[in-house]
Order: sequence, then C-alpha cells, then structure tokens
Amino acid sequence: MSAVSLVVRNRDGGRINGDLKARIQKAVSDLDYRPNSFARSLVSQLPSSISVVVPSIRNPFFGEMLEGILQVIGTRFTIQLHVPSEDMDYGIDIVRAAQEDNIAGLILATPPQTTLDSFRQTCPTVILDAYTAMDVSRIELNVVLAGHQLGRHLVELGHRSVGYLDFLPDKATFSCRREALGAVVRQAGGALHNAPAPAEYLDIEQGEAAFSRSWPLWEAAGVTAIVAADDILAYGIMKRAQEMGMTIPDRLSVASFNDIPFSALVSPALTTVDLRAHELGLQAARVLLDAIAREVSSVCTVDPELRVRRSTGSRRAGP
Amino acid sequence: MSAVSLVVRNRDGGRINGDLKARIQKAVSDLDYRPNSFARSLVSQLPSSISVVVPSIRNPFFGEMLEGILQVIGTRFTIQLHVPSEDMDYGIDIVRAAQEDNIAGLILATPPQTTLDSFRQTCPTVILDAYTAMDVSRIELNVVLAGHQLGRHLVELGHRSVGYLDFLPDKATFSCRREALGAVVRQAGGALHNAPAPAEYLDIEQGEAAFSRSWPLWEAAGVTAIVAADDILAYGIMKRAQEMGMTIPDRLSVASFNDIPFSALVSPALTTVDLRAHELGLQAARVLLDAIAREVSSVCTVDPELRVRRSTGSRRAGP
DNA sequence: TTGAAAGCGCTAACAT
DNA sequence: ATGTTAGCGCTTTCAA
Repeated sequence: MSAVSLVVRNRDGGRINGDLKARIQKAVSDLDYRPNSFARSLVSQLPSSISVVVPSIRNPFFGEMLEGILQVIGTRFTIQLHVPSEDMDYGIDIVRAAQEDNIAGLILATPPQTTLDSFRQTCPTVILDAYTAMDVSRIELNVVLAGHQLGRHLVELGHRSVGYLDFLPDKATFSCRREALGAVVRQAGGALHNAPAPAEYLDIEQGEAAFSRSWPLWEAAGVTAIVAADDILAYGIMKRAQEMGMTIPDRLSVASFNDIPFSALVSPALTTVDLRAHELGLQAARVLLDAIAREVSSVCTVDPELRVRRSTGSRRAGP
Repeated sequence: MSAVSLVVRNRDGGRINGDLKARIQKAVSDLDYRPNSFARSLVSQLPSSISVVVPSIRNPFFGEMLEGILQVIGTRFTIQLHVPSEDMDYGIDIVRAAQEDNIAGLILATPPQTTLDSFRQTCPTVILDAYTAMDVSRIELNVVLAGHQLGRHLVELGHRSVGYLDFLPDKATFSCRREALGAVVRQAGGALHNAPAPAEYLDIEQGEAAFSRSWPLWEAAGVTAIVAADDILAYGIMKRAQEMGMTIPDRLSVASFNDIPFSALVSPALTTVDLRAHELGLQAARVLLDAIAREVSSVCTVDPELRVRRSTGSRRAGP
C-alpha cells in the first residue's frame, strides 16, 4: 500500500519499479481514485483546511474579504465556510462548530462581543475587527479613524446637525464608528442624532424603513446630513429620501461606511469610508499563515480611507 | 474510550454511571475538548460537509446562491468553498481538489464546458446552469427564456439594431443568452451586433473598457439599445455612456442579465432579467440532499423573470 | 456498566 | 524495490 501512496503523491524518488508504477497509475486512473485529503491530514497532523466564519455572505464586503483570504492561501488550504443561517451575526455555537472541523486555523470576521467573550482558542486563530484581551492574533480595522475622517469631512462642509443610522449598537465596530463621528461633530459645536436600526438584518429595505421612521425626528432636529453605519443602509436612505422629493446632496447629504464597489455607481455616487475589505482579508490570511507556521500571535492595523463623492455637499445657507 | 464518545454525543441511554459521566463531562469542559468531526465521519462514513465550487465570490450573484444553499443545509452539513484564484471560471483541477475533500456531496456552479467534459462523478453531485449528457443532477437555469423575454421587451419598444456585450462566449449559459436574444431581434427584422468582452474577469471596468472599444462599431450600426451578458458589465456601460454625454434611456437603452440587488439602485435603475440566484441555491441544495439520501439524480428547471426598470425606453423617432 | 479491540483511508517507519 | 505494520481521532462491536 505504501507504494500506492508514494506514486499517487509523486513522492517515489525513482524507488518504485517502472512496471509497478505503471500498473498503479492505470488502476488510479481506471478507478478515478481520489485520495481522501482528510484521512491524509489525520495522519500527517497537518489539516488541509481553515475555517472562516462570516456574519453574512450576501454583503459584498465579506465577498471581497474572502477573495483576499483565498488569494493568500492559494492551494495550500481549502476553506470551510461558516455563515449563520439567519444572515447577520453569530453565536458561540457556530464558532464551536467551526473548531470541530479538522482545521489548521480559524478566522473570525467581526464576531459579536458576546460570542468573543465565551470564545476559547483551540487552534491558531485570527479575529477581524473586534477586540479582546486574549492572546489571539487580530486584524484591527481602525474604525475610530474612519469616524473621524467622515466627521471632519461633514464639519468642513458646514454640517452641525447630523443624523446617524446605527446598526447592532452593541457591537464594538459599530459603536466606535458612531462615537468617533459624534466626537468630531460635537467638538465643532454640533450634535449627532442617533437612530438605531432595529433589526440584525442588513439590507436596503431596512435602510428605507429606518429612514421613514426617523426622518420626522431628524427633520425636527434640523438635520442636514445623515450617516449610516453601512453602505447598504445608505442606499435605502437615499432611495427613500429621493422618493420623498429630497435632492441629494442639496437638501440632504448622505454618507456611510464600507465602500462596496457599487457605492460609486448609485445615484448620486456615495461618499463613504473604504473599510478595505480586500486588504483585511489579505492581512488576516497572512497573519494566520504566520500563526500556523511559527506559532506566534500578532496584531496589525488596517487604516480606512475616505472616498468623497457626490452624495455630500455644503450645508445650504439657512436652516 | 467508548464511554467518552457516548457521553460527548449524549448517546448514552442511561448506560453510563452517573459518576463516570460527571467525570467525563468535567474533563471535556476543562480541556475545552472539540470532537474532530472529520475523524467522526471517517469512521461513520457520513461526511459532515459538502463542497461548493463557484467561479467567483465577489459577484453578489454567487453570494445569493450560497445563501440559498446554506439555508437548506442548515447545520446538517458544513460547506467547503472552492474558488479559483484568478476570480472567474475554473478548470478540472479545482473540481478534483473539491472531490478530494471528505464530502457527502458536491455542487458545481456554472462550470465551463471544458471542465465539465473531463468531469467524472465520485459522489452525489449537482451541476448548476450547465449542460451535460451524464447522469448527474442538474439545476437548469432557463437562459433561453431569459433571452426571449429581454428580446421581446426591446422589440416592443421599437429597437431593431441591438448591441450585445458578450462574456465568455464559449460558455453555454452565455452563448444561449446571446442566441435567444438574437433570435427574437432578428425575427422582428432587426440585427444583433455582438462584441465579446475579451477578459475572463468580470468587473465594472471591463464594462467601461468594452463600451469605449465597441461604441464606434455600434454607433455605425445604428444601435439604439445595448444588452450586456451580466449586470456588472451593464454598470460599466452606463457609466461610460453617461460620461460620454448620452442619456439613458433617451439616447440609448441598456439592459442585462442577473438582477443583483444593486441593479434597482443604479441610475437609471437597470432593466434586467432576474436569474434567481437565491432560488438556484435553494433548489441545488434540495436536489443534492435528495441525491445523498436516496441516491437518485434529478433535473429541475428555474425560470428567470424580467424586471423592467428605467434604463430601457422607446426607440427615439429618427434614424 | 465499562474497557478493549478493530477499523475508517491514509502515511511513515520499518522489515524484507 | 516492495510489503508489512502501527497509528492519526474517532465510533462501534464485542468481551469482561
């Protein structure tokens, strides 16, 4: 049997008789034999896959991120993809399921804080865009900087009363965006008027509904600009605002976080902070490979970049 | 050791002494033990995952499709995701790699014809949107109907000279779209002017570049409407056409295939044929589960739906 | 009620 | 150069 193993993997350094080798190769091809990579990793103690947990697979943000991961791991590892069934946000159970795969490493993309709190590391792990005191590798997304960039941009345009459409307010990445933005606005003498999106689900309709619900409040507060926690919500805001007859950015500026590729194409093109999804994926995979090979954990930071487009403009003269 | 196995899986029908059971549970919790699901499936002969091969993970079409698959498989199986590194289209090697996973089943999303030709089934398999004479389960996407729907719509609007931006012309799903559309246009006495996109890569820039390159030809042919093989290409076409000063749909109608969620939001909203990505995923997973459980293969068809929006309008009076 | 032993598909060390 | 054996982490007989 060892001969078969050697031939299949081309690991016979000429050690196998040409005739035997030929017979084996014929059998392999006739039977259409596929070596079971898992059985292989069971014995070699080098699993052939890594698990990736993402809150959603519909949000193109995670598609970009996955593309980055795939690019780095190449054919060295295969990916076990874990996504919560309810789309958006996951509990510890799904992380545990991921850990039960025969994996060399694990990537957790923006885990909720409660999930992270009950997390215990069982293999090299990289946590993306979340915070923990544990000795685990992390890729920090500098969302505070993102909030500052957006805040400064709006303040420079003259906006002082800013509406905010929050999302999953208990998740650090979102509360940081809101707070960093609010700090800049308040420092300029303005105010941030927060209106949380109620659902865990992130789609355009959520943005539309949230805008309908919150606009009366925002209007009463003299809001001239609205920021959404994610581009997808901003799409809904713009859609509904335009349906209600407001022109963007003349009547209302709209901006958000993420910069998925379509944000440059909606009308008007959306001002947003590029959260570098692809870069995040690249770094995560690099750090994970490193953690697997050298058994070290590390933390690195990715800085977002403001993309100014047509959806934000100077505050109109007069309230 | 068998006691451990029984306790961990809650399969001891009261057969294990309470004390032993407690000791085992304590050890499990202290060690943070994770049973290796692969080792389990190695012996039980019931693999816990299925492999899914998609040409790209950035195209939201496949995100929607995956969401559908995930929804059906629930926690019964986990997903091994395979994506070619160069984004877009894959060879037999990646399929073979997928088959080497310890899997209960395999889903191949829009495989290229050449890949399909050298495919040999090694486990329950579902092929999405591609054609083969093999006895393999398939989900057929009725792209011929899609082409007819779009063709009829344009003909009714008065268009007779239609430009077409093709993609991967050697792939059946794309050649069928083109031919079905062309048949309707020609039947109405018109002509389809084809211009293949050269790259395998699908992004907005490809659409822009292709439009710049092909517009002189199309203009010379008196084209009043352009259809792209995929929404993403249409975004590029609209972007560049508008930059060149054309208004859509007054000067030029634009339409395409896919209907990813953002197509309703671009400006003008894009007329496109909904290729039912999510439904495709649901059906694929259902058929696969069936193939795994009952060892039967089946074929089912999903019908696309035309979504008429603002990007198409009546042909101008004149030339 | 519990433990010992065989075996899932493979690889690596060893014996022939 | 080739065959035999042990063992990876688990489950499932089967014996104690």
